[in-house]
Amino acid sequence: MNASSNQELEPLIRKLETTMTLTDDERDAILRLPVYRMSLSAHTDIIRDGEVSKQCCVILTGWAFRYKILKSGKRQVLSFHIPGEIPDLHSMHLPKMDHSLSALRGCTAGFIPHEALLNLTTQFSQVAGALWRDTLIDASIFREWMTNIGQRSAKSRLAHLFCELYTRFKVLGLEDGFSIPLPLSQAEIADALGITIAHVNRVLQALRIDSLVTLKGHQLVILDWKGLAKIADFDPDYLHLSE
Amino acid sequence: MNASSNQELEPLIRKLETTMTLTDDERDAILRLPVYRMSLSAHTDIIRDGEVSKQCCVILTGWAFRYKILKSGKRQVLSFHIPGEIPDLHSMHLPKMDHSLSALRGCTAGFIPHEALLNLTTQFSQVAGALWRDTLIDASIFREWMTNIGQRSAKSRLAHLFCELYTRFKVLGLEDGFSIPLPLSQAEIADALGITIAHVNRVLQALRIDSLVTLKGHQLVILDWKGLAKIADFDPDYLHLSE
DNA sequence: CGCATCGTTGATGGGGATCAATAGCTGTGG
DNA sequence: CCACAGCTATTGATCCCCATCAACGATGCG
Repeated sequence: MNASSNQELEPLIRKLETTMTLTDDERDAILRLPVYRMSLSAHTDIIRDGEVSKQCCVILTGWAFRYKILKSGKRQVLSFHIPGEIPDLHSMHLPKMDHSLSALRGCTAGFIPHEALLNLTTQFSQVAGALWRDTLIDASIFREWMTNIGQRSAKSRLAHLFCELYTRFKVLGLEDGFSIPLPLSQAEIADALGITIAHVNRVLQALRIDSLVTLKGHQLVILDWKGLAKIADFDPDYLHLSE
Repeated sequence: MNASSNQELEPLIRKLETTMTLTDDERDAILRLPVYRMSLSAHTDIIRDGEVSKQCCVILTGWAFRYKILKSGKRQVLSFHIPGEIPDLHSMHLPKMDHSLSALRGCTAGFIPHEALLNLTTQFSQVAGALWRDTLIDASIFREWMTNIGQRSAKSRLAHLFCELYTRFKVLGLEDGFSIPLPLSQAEIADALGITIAHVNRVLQALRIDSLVTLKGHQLVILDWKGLAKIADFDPDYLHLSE
């Protein structure tokens, strides 16, 4: 909309450039996208299951997460999203939501109309390809989570989640040694892993007792990366970080 | 490659046209895609985890499925694919496989080089959008499976799988009343649902005793659709069949 | 028709659910 | 600045769904 709103999309540019080289035209076109910036307080739904979306949302600060609520009242957390990501990029081509997107604690986000994004992708097929690729990595992470929930023990699942989040932070240069912020309640972790809150608590203690991690004040510290990755059965290939 | 190979892609055309209208140019370009047809015997891997793909695969007859093998030896089945689908469409933009694709029993498939598909999508952004959309529906199904495995009981999970497969057949007009072919072993079902073979067997009997389904000779018959959908907590919205 | 795969059944055990109660933490308003 | 409310973390006791292991019957294929 204005000079300052252009700055908003720097994280997006940086993300795209980790896997492709943008031409000047492409970069300009992205920076000219209309962006509406918004502050969201904790647990605000950005868009709900069943609604029709007309825009996409870039996380600028804080975390967001996606989830489904079943008729039974149970909740499955589908993903966590950190700054620079577009959790609802899929809504460009599937505008009717099949799940909800919500802010974890406080969060700021930029909103870009679908129309502008669709024009961009029609004009620049390289950019279209890069965005498409992003949604494919999203799907790859879903496959890994499905595998995590379906085949691994609770302890292994939790270790795997920690490994993934640390790796994603590290790629963006947002890690601090072997430590990252982890603004998740045990309830949110439980619903992401398909186990109960009580069990998350016990399994977390098991990881602490093994001197693999510490977690206090929403800060995760990995004490033994190799050990953690081993019991997690973690292989970062599914994140498709380089190619 | 020749006149007959053009016919191969009719299922793909039909699939695309369920959600968009193709122009003559677009349709011609698709039918001119080079296709190499191949017969695959049961349990043949089409491409394996870690390999780099140079082509996509359209299922023409029979079923295919995708899976991951963990270091522990456990297997998670990620998806089942029926004629007309392109299980590895994602490999266009993520050529390094993070899982394997294999034939379930006998199967025929058409292979299209990535290069030809990439040219097609660069030239025709409407077609690119439709293919992109297909991969997004794929991801939506992963989300639902994750929810299925993470939150539902074994009985509910199995019922949900039956509901999904029936619905996908019905859309393609391949169902026969309330019956579809189901060429899956109980081992494959077990690995898709994250339960053991023995338990699949028992849960299947429970569904039979409730007069919800029968399954013999690889033919599934749904006796009570409403009842099945109810215990499955099934809502077809995630399949994005119309919009 | 012999052998391998697949389906079925039973006995037993365990990982994690469930239920319940306590303690710590955070924000908020009087 | 404290007191209260409400959420979050922690812990214990008990239970059950499903895993595990083992055996046997059915089926289909070479």
